[in-house]
Amino acid sequence: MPRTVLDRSDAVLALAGVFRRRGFESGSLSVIQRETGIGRGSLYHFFPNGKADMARAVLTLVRAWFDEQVFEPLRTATDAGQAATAMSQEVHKYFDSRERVCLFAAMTLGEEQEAFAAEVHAYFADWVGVLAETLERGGVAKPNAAGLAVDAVAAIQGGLIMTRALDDDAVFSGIVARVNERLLAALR
Amino acid sequence: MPRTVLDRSDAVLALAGVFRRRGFESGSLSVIQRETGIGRGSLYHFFPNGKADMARAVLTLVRAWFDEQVFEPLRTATDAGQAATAMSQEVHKYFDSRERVCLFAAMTLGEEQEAFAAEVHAYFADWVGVLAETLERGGVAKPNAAGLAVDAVAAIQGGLIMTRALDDDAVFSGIVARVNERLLAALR
DNA sequence: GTCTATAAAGCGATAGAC
DNA sequence: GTCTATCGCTTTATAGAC
Repeated sequence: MPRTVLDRSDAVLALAGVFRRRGFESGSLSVIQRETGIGRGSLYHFFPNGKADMARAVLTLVRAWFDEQVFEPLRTATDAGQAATAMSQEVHKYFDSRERVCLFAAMTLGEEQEAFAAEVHAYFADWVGVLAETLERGGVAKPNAAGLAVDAVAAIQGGLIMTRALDDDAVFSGIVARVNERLLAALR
Repeated sequence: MPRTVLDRSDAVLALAGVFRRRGFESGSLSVIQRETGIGRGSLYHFFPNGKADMARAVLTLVRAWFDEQVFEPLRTATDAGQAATAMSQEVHKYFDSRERVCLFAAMTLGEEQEAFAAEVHAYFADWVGVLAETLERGGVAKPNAAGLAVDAVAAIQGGLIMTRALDDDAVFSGIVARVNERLLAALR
């Protein structure tokens, strides 16, 4: 019997996959155990408070990735147009390789809503915030920048829904490309 | 003991509310019974195949509403600009009074995904399709119209996510208003 | 058409051996 | 750190009286 020993971060990574594929509620411990090969014992060793801890850990991982790869580059960018294009590319790559599911968006539905409202709010508010500031530094007027930023993030999130619904990866690619075009046009 | 007798359509309406508030999976029979006052017996009388039947009935109701209030007006419109504005208004009113949740979008996540893939695909494909045709009749070039239509529906869906996440109704209103502006600008 | 009781299965969580 | 067995509860679904 192969007894694989792993650490918490391996578990978090595996959990993210399960939650993306099955949803948070349907991702039962039996399913998690089956699909990740991690037993109940290990799971409760890493996450003493059970599923709530698991969800929180996964959201923290996603949040950290966006902080590093998306938010921070936007914050420190000198060229707003280049920064916008980089964001589009990173976001496209990210969701393309992760079942086209945003776990923060998934948390705006159903039971979990209240439990993670603060984290979900912060994720989207920060994303819109740093993007709007980048656009302002690029010369876009403040109220305009705010609307443009909300629209861009909303388009990406809606794009994920549409690409899953229509079962067509090109839908998401097209939407992200046009989001980038609109951002560049506003900066011109 | 008040024994209220109702028909299936009353039940469907009540179920739609529960599923929007709690999500499809968390909307357990106990919750449904408590929040709608409809007992197990009645529920299985109306929906012999249980929750799957309930979900299908609710999606059918939503679909019928959109056919009547959104798709058909677009199909028969003579003025594309007026039609686009009417769509924006109807959609805004609809989701504003229904917990800002699109049940078809919710079905692109988790377990139910495969079970309702066909209905979900049809809903979004038809919406995008009729909107694109309306734009073409209004003088927008074909490939342009297609992109514009996908972007509009995606923006609305993303707008619902953002307005729930940021817990701010104005976010959705703003996004719908700007969607309408972009459609009108393309028709100009 | 509605009710209650109940069956059968699955859930999250815990305990204790290793 | 991992495993298995098990507890207590809730779930969907059914049966049968009214």
